[in-house]
Amino acid sequence: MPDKEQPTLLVIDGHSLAFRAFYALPVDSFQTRDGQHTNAIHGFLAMLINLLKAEKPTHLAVAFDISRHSFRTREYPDYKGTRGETPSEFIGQVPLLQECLHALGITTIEKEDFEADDILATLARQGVEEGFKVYVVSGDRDAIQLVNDKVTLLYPSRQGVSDLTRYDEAKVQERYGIRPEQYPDIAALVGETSDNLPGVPKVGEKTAVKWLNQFGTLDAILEHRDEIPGVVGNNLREHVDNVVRNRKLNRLLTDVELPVGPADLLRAPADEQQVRDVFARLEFRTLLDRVLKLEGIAGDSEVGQAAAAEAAAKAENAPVPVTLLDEELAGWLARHTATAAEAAADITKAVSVQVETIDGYPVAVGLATLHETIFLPWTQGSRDYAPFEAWLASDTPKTFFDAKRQIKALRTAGLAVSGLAFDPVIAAWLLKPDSSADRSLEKLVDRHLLEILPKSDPNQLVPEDDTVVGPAGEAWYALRVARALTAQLDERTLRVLTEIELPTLMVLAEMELTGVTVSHPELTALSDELGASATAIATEAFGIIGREVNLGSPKQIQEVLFDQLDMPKTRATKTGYSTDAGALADLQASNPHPFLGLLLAHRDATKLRQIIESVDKAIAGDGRVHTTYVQTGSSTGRISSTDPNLQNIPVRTEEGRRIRHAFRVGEGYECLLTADYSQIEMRIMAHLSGDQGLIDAFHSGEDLHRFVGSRIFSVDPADVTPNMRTKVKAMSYGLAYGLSAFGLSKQLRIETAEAKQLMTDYFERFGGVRDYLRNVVVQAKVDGYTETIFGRRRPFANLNSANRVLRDNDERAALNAPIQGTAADIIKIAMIDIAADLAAQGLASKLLLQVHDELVFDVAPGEWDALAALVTARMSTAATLSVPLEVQIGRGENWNEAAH
DNA sequence: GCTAGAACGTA
DNA sequence: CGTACGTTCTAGCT
Repeated sequence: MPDKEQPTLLVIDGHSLAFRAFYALPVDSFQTRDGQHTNAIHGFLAMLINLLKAEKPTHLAVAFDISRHSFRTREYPDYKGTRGETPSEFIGQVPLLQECLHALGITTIEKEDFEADDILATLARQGVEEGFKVYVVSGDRDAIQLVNDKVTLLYPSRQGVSDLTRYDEAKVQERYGIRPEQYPDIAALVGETSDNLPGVPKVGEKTAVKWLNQFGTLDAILEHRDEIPGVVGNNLREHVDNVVRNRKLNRLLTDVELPVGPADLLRAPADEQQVRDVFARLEFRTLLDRVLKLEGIAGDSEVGQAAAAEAAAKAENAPVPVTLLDEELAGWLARHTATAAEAAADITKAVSVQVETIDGYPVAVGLATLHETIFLPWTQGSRDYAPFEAWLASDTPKTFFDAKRQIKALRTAGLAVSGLAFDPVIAAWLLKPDSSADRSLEKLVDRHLLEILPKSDPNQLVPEDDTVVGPAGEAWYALRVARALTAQLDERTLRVLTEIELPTLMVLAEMELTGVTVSHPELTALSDELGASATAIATEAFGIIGREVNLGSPKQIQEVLFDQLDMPKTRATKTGYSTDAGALADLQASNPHPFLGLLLAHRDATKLRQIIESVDKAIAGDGRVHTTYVQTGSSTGRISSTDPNLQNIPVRTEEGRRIRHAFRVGEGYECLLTADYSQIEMRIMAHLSGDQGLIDAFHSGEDLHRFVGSRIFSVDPADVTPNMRTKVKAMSYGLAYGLSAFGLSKQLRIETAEAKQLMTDYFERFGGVRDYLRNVVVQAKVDGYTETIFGRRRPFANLNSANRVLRDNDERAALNAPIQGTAADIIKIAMIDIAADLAAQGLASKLLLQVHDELVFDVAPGEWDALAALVTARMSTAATLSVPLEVQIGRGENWNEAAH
């Protein structure tokens, strides 16, 4: 209930929050039948409802900018000048949002010549004076200056709209190390790119805070600017004008004349009919019920029974979990056995399972349908879990959030899982394949349900007295996230999910549990040897330069090379000049010096040692290394490997291959088998481009680069020199990466003109490849995404960007995505087929590793012939292309020998 | 203890 | 000024 003692005023920057919502929610998923986009409105209203529930303000207003022009642009015409065109899908949503707000009885305020934040600042000041507790909601950091003991800023997190961080004085102090009113001083020094307000070069938050704490105020800093040493001091002296201007512009006005004051903003009841009208037009069925419920009006049949149920479920917390054991559990499970087809049509027909684990071992299980949640304590051995075990192992459809982790935990406890029908994490990744995105349940609940997963975090909006959900509640949220995601999946993406990703997930779980045998003594010996070698190299290098430096510090190396030895400057990096292997090789060519060779040798030795150590540390009690494959770890469809990364074990140098020697056949197995695709990406390019020359190359039986070289240089294949072959090879591989003539010349150490000529000659002979690559980009610009031959999509945001760097980057990535992604699809299909064959034929051999185009197996005694045949067959038929998929098989006692 | 940047291993 | 990754180290901050 509203606090009668102290009224609460909530003021919102409508424009900035709607804009955040616009980017947080997929624009395509929020459209009315007649094509009106509604994502910004929907996101804003969902956030508003959460806010009203959580903060229960007595007074409320939403401020808007009238235009992009204000007194600030008059004073500084370039203010916010870097901002691009406002997306057309956004513009039309603002008036509709205002209409919604008016229907809800909420006052909106705008004032010519001022920005929304000035209105907020004015209302906040007045509110405090009139005894209100004030909440300011803004996505503009400048609003931090408004915070004091009566004013709290709610600031949206990077992703999502509903997730607001609460900035009170203490939080500002904690985050920035300053008092709120000092924030504009910091911002003035640092500058604000998005407002086109450059600050002092090289001065970031840290430096600005340091100065401020040193001198007390911005004025004092400027007064004492002559005492500040170093580059930053110079920069400050040269850019005082910027600072003064920034400080002037970022001061929010607290005395704007407004038509209303805080007291006029008392929350008025919504006009139910108006709300119904506008929400109906915007097709907000579930939001309508949430709003009506908030207003104390019951939802009714007008919104339809299904939507009402959905809305009820949305508005409610998770059903209270029921603890079931033994017969009760068996009975419940017996009632929850939908068919796979039913779950495919409606994922909420599947049961959502959430295994809570500690150290990878299950401690409790939560089960959920839309209307029930079950809690199942897991205590090994003391209960009869047979019905649960049978249910898990049956084909009854289930959805797991981050299924691989859970399935592994269950397997560790002796439970097999089948019937995997969905995983929201994988689905979310397929829809938005960013390798680094946060796909925690919390994030997905925010993003796809526009709700906040209850948890006890003081920085969240939801008060601490809200229930913290356990595995049963998480299963319930996960099920509803699953439903939201299925609505967004197009048919092809859904097929990638069910036919490639989910089966692959099961295979990966098995591979991780199996692990690969690695010899600890061998690694230790190698590590010691390399350590001794590194020490000797370092000693010699120190002798040459006459002092000891940290050879692992690029900064210190720069001092040695460019100050002490006076070598010519290399390629510039953000922090100085490059000392990478390429740069050192260039220096070695122009300014031969023994230190350079020693440095490179030292880098080699220490790098190998790092890798050895990381693998060695990971050897488990069973003598095997169990990596974790991250199925959502790339944007193209590839799998990544962590902890340790077994996909970057050295192979190119002799020393490196000694590490592979330590990866050996497991105890009880006969040998290792490696199988790798030969030139799979070039073959895919031949297929996708339909270039007859390249297709012929793969049918000719001739070495690819020799064949291509003979065409380009117009000589017999037998007369292609090693030099010619090297060039052709670099060119071929570079093609799929969007290589430029400059890059090619750099790599081959030839003139740019020669590289250009090479490319011209190449495309002359293989024009289909050029046309294809060009078309991929054109098509991606039209569609906004690329697609593999199996339908895996990768969206691109910047293909039409005015920013050339961003655009070129996306163009190269778009060029590569279908090729790398199709290769990833193919090997995944092969893995699935191989695993199925192994099971069907009752073979005991095990798939251990996947390294993008290579698979490694432990071969059980007597199974070599069967396995080699099966693997070759499955890999070469995983896709039908216009060129054959060639597979090379190797056998050995260790990974290195098996590679031949 | 955290983060950014540089460097470098793989396909 | 070549795609996709993960790890480790330093340096500079706390």
